[in-house]
Amino acid sequence: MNGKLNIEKIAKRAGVSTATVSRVLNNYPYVKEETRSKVLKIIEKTNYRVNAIARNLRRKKTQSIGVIISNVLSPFYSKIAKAVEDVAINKNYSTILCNGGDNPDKEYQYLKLLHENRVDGIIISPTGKNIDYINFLISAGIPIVFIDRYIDGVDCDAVIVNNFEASYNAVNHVINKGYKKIAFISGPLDRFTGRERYRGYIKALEDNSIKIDENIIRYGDFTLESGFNHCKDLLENEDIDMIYIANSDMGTGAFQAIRKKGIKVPKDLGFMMFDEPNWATLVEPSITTISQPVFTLGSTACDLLFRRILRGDRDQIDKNTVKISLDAKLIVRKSI
Amino acid sequence: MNGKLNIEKIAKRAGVSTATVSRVLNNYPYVKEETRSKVLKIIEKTNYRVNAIARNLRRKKTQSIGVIISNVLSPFYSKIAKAVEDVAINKNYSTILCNGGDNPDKEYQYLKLLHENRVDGIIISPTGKNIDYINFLISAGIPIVFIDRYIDGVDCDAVIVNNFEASYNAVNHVINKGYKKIAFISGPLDRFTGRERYRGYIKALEDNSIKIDENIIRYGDFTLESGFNHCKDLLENEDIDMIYIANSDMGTGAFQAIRKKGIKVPKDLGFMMFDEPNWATLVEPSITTISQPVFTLGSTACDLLFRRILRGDRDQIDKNTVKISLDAKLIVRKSI
DNA sequence: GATTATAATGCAAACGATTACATTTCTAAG
DNA sequence: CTTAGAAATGTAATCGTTTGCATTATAATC
Repeated sequence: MNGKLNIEKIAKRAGVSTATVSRVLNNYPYVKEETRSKVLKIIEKTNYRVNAIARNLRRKKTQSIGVIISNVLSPFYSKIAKAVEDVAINKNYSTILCNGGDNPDKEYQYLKLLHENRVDGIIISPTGKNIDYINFLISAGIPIVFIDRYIDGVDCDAVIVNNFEASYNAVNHVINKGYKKIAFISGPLDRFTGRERYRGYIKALEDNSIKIDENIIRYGDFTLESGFNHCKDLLENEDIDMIYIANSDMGTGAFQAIRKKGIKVPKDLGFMMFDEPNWATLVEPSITTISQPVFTLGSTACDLLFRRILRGDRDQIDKNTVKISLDAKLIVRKSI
Repeated sequence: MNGKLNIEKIAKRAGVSTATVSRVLNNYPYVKEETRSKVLKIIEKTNYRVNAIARNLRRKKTQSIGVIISNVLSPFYSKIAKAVEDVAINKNYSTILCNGGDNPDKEYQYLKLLHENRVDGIIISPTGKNIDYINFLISAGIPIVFIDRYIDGVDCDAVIVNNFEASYNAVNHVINKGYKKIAFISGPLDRFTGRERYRGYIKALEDNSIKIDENIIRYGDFTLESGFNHCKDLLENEDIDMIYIANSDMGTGAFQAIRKKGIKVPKDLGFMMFDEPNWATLVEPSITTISQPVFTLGSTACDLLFRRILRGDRDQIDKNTVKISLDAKLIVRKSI
């Protein structure tokens, strides 16, 4: 122990200057092989590790990125987190993962934290608030990539899923299958994904001249509980032949409600949800889902981010922000 | 942007010294209210944020902890990650989450990364290798807490689950229910949890004078695929009336295999698994599980870590490492 | 042996905060 | 009006690296 190790102590022990140790550490040329191995031996022996804090300060780069998602507990976001981390670690970047919980205040705190820690870039699934701060960060030169959601009026790269089209196509499909009274447990309309999936549902009904019945549309908040409650209520009070749920957490709750009531799927009720939970093929009947390319979502966002972080020609990239839309696709199983 | 902001520029604009700005930033007393608000106004206007890198270097504290788990994609570990992050953020610490994938090399890389980044503490679900490096970190004064697993011969705090007892009790329970030919899909025996759960299974059989049949014990690797394959094989080649699976990922695979074969649970086969997946109550029949207090596991580990990080009396704590064992409990549902 | 190019090393100034210590300003008592 | 103590502010060293520039050692050329 006897005082923490630093480059100076290593240098002293090796009888060289700190500059030389630094050069060894960073694999510079112009270090005699003999010197290099002498230094390395001491590093090895003492378990010395460069102080990244000092290095980052000097280099003005932290070799780290921040990821702000809603919640790692949701399989959707944990997959994103994993995909991002995989790409990042491959480029020798570390990841600070933040669970913003779709709470604007928490989101602000995390943005601030990441800003203070001078991360080299940020991937965020934005709540839609904190626009000014996000714009400030962008103008301050911190690359930001939106994932899964998008804010109008903020000019940065984004990777999203074609929520509207996928939702539209799926509802269209069940209508063609013959379902008429299609209930919808929607996400909140002030959330990007909620809104888009809702629009797809509405448009599909309209295009098929089915009257929109507000009684069988419910507005949940994407949580399991709200799925359970809305579904229970629908089953008890409305006459429906199909239920479509806007995400898998609510879908899980809804399926619990259906189980509890002992309702037979698909005989008495068709069942479909946006998003693919791991139990979709475990239950009887297996569940028809709209499956999103989640890993691709995460890795693409990370690629876009690194395009900026490691940019060659700053100006050219800066001007052209990229919006990528990935296709979710309907996987028809036995629940309809 | 015309040059990045720093404390000096803020000081200049406010007509004070950097020391005063720093005092404002850190809420020191002995700053005139007038000065304080003048400085704050400029900070507000410019969106200046303290450079945590520089601060950390000077303070020799990073206000961050590292968490090395197997994989956030597994619900078990993502819950741990969330629990830890919640506690940490509450204490104003940020978290670097690392997916070690139970790979000793990756684990080493992450330990090195965290060491280099001078995190104030580490929570790790260890592979069992890298013992020397872990011991070095401990001796260098970096607090480390083991979670979920434990390495003999490494003296640090640990929070685990009573895998052996819980496994023993559960198997005992199904024996009392009348099951005789109880197959077991075990985890790898070189992993702490795998070993302990295996021991519980064996001991329960022995104590009930049931002959141990190696043919119906399979050694998986805790992944979904291995659960599927072993279960399929057992169903095709062995005569069993009950199957017990050592974790939920393998359990998921095993249940898929059972579904595929069209075997009726619990009529033809009893089914029980360690760990509680979210689909346990969604399928028919609902699944009997051994449920672990996962969040408590995470938050307890984090508490232990902070006890050391924010320690009052270093020596006293240092000497007494704490091992906490939490109780998993059997939740009997309809699959047995 | 002198000259020159190149390899190898060292010196010292950053990076942007914090903080011990010094100094100035204010307040109130004598 | 002094003076002492407290309040408010400033000066400069420090944290541990990296790196531009200067210097020295070595090798190659004439």
